[in-house]
Amino acid sequence: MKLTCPITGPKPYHHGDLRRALLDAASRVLEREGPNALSLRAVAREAGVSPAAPYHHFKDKSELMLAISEEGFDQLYDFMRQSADPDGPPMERVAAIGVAYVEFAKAHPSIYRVMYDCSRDLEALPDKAHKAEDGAYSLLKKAMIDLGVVSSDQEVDLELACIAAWCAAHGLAEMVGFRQFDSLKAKMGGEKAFLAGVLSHLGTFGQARNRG
Amino acid sequence: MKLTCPITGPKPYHHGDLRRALLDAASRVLEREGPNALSLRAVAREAGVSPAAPYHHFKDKSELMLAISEEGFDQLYDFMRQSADPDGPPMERVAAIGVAYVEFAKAHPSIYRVMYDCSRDLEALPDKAHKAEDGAYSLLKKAMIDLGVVSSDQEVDLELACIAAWCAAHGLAEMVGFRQFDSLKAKMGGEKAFLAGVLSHLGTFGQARNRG
DNA sequence: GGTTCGATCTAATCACTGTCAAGATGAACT
DNA sequence: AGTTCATCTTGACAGTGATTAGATCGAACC
Repeated sequence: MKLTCPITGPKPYHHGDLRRALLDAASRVLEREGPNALSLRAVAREAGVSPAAPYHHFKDKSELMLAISEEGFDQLYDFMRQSADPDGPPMERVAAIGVAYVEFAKAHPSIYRVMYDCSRDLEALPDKAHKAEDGAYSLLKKAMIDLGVVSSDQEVDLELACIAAWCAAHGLAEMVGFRQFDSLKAKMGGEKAFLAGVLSHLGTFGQARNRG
Repeated sequence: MKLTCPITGPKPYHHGDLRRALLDAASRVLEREGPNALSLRAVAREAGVSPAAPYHHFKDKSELMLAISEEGFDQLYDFMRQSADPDGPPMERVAAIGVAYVEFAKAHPSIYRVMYDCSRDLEALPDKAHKAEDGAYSLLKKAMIDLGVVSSDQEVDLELACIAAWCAAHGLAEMVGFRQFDSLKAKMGGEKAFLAGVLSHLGTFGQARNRG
């Protein structure tokens, strides 16, 4: 019979906790050299182990990426929660959540990219990553209910509103984080004004679709 | 002195037009095996040439991807133009453009992914890909002006509205194209209803931000 | 027509990657 | 003590992006 930790799995033997060390190493490689340089071997090198060592903790390269993605969503969730005062007006809360999302993507572009690359691979993440995402998603959902725009008993409508907000935030993250729009930002006097400006026009598309 | 075609560069010698053939081969590989399988060697194999042959037409792998991306944006532009009746009401036109965008992404997920992977690499595409994108972007811009929500003389405001629409469409493309939401779609009776539903809530986020 | 010249393609090679099988290590259990 | 077994290393394989030197073919020139 073996003593195993219910969280991290079997107790580490040689290395202190290689799984943890590998994830940290991956994070470092990502921040330093970008997502294109993220190879299993580079991660192993960074952690100071042999190229094959990671295979005892991750079945695949994609499983490593998935783990990074999960951690990323956890971090995102934390950041959102910190940013949104649960006692403040729901309007501000929804806004704060959205801004936090965009700022996270801008602050950690490489991790954000891994997160979305993973979530696009349909065959992977049956429910695993969705579970990690649920934290952030449920936070938004709650704020949306409190906002009162959609009645909480209309489950479908609520879901749609959350998806809309999420996809707006994702689109914004791509645009604000990875594109420059430097001249436009300068004209508007800063990125915050730019962001607010884009947000104010977000409804136009939807209105056109529904009236048209 | 040499006769060179101003469009395709120097006239092809051995192969009929290897550059063209390579792009077609790349497109085939993408559709068949997905973006992860897109290697220079695979493309060369598909085109029936040696692994080094592509390097006479593309400096890099990334330059090949960039060319694919450019073609993708051209295709997207064409599809948008076909979808939006220029004589119809501008409301419908904006909606049609947005829907066309989302449907293109869903119909050609691999190409769409390459398009956005390229446009995220900041160091690449100084103006080249933006030029190709301009076609699609200017189409939206024109429709937005005709929509009359923003006055055409307020250049900054117009730009913001276009960016907002573009980023909403991108977010939608990711959500509708790559995520499933199958149960939700079923509840709403089809994907079109789902899409319309999400769109109708798109403004909520922006309103919250501005009022909050 | 034959020659030359340069664009085009091939062959060979290098460093790197993901992945695997087989062996070495050493902590934990009897 | 000795055994067990997860952990890690070694060594290897195929496939990748990239570069080089050399073969080859086409078009222009005489």
